[in-house]
Amino acid sequence: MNAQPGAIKKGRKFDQMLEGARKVFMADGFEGANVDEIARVAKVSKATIYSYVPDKRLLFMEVAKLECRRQADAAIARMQLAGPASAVLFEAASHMVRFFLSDFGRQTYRIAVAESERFPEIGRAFYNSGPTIARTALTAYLADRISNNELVVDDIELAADQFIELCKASLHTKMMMGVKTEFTDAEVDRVIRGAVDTFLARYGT
Amino acid sequence: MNAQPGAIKKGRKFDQMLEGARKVFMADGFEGANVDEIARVAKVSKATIYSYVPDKRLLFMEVAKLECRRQADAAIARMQLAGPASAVLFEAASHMVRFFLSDFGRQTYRIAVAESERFPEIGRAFYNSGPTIARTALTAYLADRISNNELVVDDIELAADQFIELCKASLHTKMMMGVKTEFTDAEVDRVIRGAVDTFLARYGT
DNA sequence: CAAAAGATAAACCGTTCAGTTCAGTTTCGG
DNA sequence: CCGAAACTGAACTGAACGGTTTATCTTTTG
Repeated sequence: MNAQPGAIKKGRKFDQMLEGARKVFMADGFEGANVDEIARVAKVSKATIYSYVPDKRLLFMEVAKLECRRQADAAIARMQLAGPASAVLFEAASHMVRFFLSDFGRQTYRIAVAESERFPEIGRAFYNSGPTIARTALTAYLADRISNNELVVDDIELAADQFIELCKASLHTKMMMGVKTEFTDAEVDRVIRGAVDTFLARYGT
Repeated sequence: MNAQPGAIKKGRKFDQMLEGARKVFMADGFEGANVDEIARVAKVSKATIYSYVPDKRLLFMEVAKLECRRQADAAIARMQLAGPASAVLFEAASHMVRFFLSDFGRQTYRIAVAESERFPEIGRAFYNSGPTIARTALTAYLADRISNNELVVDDIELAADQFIELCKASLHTKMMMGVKTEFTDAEVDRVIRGAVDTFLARYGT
């Protein structure tokens, strides 16, 4: 069936192991995670893990790949970009902000940043199934609105990146550095509106 | 002299130790750093380190505090914000972008994000002597320009945060996730100009 | 049912590493 | 120049952890 050179052999409890590994890696990061704990959480023996996967690093890669796919799928499913700019941008900003304020978004970002020096592939994979997806979708939408003369944009890629970045203002860094971990709806709303307003002030007609 | 409950005893080679520890922690992060290596790099014996500091965690905190002070001092020294908005913002954006693209800025951010869950104090300390300093200086400048009627800003704190965030567009995330580690002057310039233009489109008169 | 394949628990190995100990050397104020 | 305090280096301890092995049990399937 699957005679990869990567040497990942599947088995009855493969998914069960991955799910346990996902939980533990997400909670503790790569170094912090302990294989015995993964085995415990996954309710799978350590020997089984090592019969599926040659080492901890590859297990981590496997989890990360799966996670990236999930993330990308979810992102695509939820992006329904059509209609007037202000409403659509507001909607898009809401999604993005809620995502990176979520436990999952936070942990994903933390791991990507922390481990990308040790595992460059990980960083790239996360980037390509997170920011890239958002940017691509946004770029496509902007191109559409430009041809409708609703927007005027010289550098469309930069504009998309700016919008994404505007959505982080005041929130993202504070959260990632543990200065503040909870935000009220009002605080979030302020940032979302601010992002849309600033973006449209520059690129709206 | 110094009978802190934190139990940091100074001595002849205290600074020498801190300098070595700084190098190693910056290069390898908290977990990755090895006390024997710190001793080697600092040219100080491990026993001396443990006579100054009760454990690795406190040593890390000490280094981080020092680093934050340095960073803050440097930031304040270099912020000479006066004059017309477009020029000053361009200058400020240049400084910020070069900072977080620098080796030092990159490592600092990585450590702050990676360790702030384990050591909340670290994250806050970094935040208060990095982003906060920039935001405060920027806020003061904006307030000045608002009273000159050169800018119109409803939410001045948000505006400052937006400007900072705009400076990261297209660069920061790519860099932190290892997608791209070097940028040409042209690429950097594009982002800086974009940040200033977008900011002024929204808040300029 | 019987054999093969898969899974398990637990002990085990080798290494890494924070932190300790101590006998000996260097430094420096008085 | 003496003696106390600071520093050294090297060996040691104990715990954590990645990975292996083995003997045994369970599930699948022909």
